[in-house]
Amino acid sequence: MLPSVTTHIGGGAAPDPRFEVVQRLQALTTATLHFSDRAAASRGLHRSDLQALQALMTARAAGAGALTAGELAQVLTLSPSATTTLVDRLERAGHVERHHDQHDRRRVSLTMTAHAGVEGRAMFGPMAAAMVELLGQFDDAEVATIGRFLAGATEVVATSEPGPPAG
Amino acid sequence: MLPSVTTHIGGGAAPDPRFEVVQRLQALTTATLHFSDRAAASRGLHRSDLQALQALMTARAAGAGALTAGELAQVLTLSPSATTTLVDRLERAGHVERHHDQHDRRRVSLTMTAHAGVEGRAMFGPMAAAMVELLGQFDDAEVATIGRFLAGATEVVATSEPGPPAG
DNA sequence: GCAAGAAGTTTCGATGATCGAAAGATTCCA
DNA sequence: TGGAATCTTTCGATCATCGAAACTTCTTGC
Repeated sequence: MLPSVTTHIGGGAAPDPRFEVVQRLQALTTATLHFSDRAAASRGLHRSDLQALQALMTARAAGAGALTAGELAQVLTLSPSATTTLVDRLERAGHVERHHDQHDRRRVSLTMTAHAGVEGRAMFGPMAAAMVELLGQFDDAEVATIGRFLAGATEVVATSEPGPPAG
Repeated sequence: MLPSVTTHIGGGAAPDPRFEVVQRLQALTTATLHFSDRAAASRGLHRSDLQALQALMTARAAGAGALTAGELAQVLTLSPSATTTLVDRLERAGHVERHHDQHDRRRVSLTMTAHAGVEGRAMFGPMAAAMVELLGQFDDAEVATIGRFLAGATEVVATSEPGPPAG
């Protein structure tokens, strides 16, 4: 969902290579969105469910431990009630378990099941492997450059705000 | 929604730089998703609406002319009926216009309004500019490398299929 | 030409994800 | 100990999406 094209509609000249990169980024984003839709559909899940599982995986991988329902709601920018329903779905599907937090029993901490981990690897592993293989075509310095760019791009996207309505 | 983390949960050793790139890609995707949600929300639109407008912009920029309702449905992997509703929304908001195709009057071709173009630039222009600025920190060879990687990554994502259900 | 089928879009009824408000449960503080 | 604050869930409503059927227009075969 990157913009790119929006910025020079109708202006068809001078192919600025830096601008082309922005366009490629948009294409990648679109392709990724479609992939995740396919992955979700192959399991009868929704996009939000996949996002939730990813958030839980990321939190675990980061050593942050389990997320609470409220934290998950914040990450997904979803209302508390919608989050409850989402967790219900995932729990029913055997992907997550609810545990009442020991220290604060109002909180419900969410943990992925082993089953979810297996499914996650099955869904995304092949593509991740293909991506690593692609990166094998780049030498170490190039990989470093790519990594530096991706880090910067993430920063840009995370901190950019859409302009005000032109209305 | 890129996988990355899924592939080596629990294995905390050897930081393969190529694997780290896959993780960064995931982070970028997540950030992008959030950005587009913010952009949509700032206009009272849905994610699908933004996807639709992007598809129309891309088609126009590619010189492919206007999309038909059916083509849009295909691009968005949306049912025909859902697409009708979506186009209704966009038309009501003044973002698109329906025109009956001259050569095949069953077809409804969709064109963006000037208003939609202005809004699109307002939403995404600032971020695209920041992205081009970021790329200014890279020399021409590095930009070429980044472009080559993004093209390859898009190919990988577009052609990868999620593995079969594990369970 | 004309009728039968195909293609593109819309309408209709139903499902379900999401929301806001209020309730329930638990903790914190005075 | 009582009241406010925090976290989650329940409840009722809204709306995006879907599948099936209807409608319009084009194409094909006779």
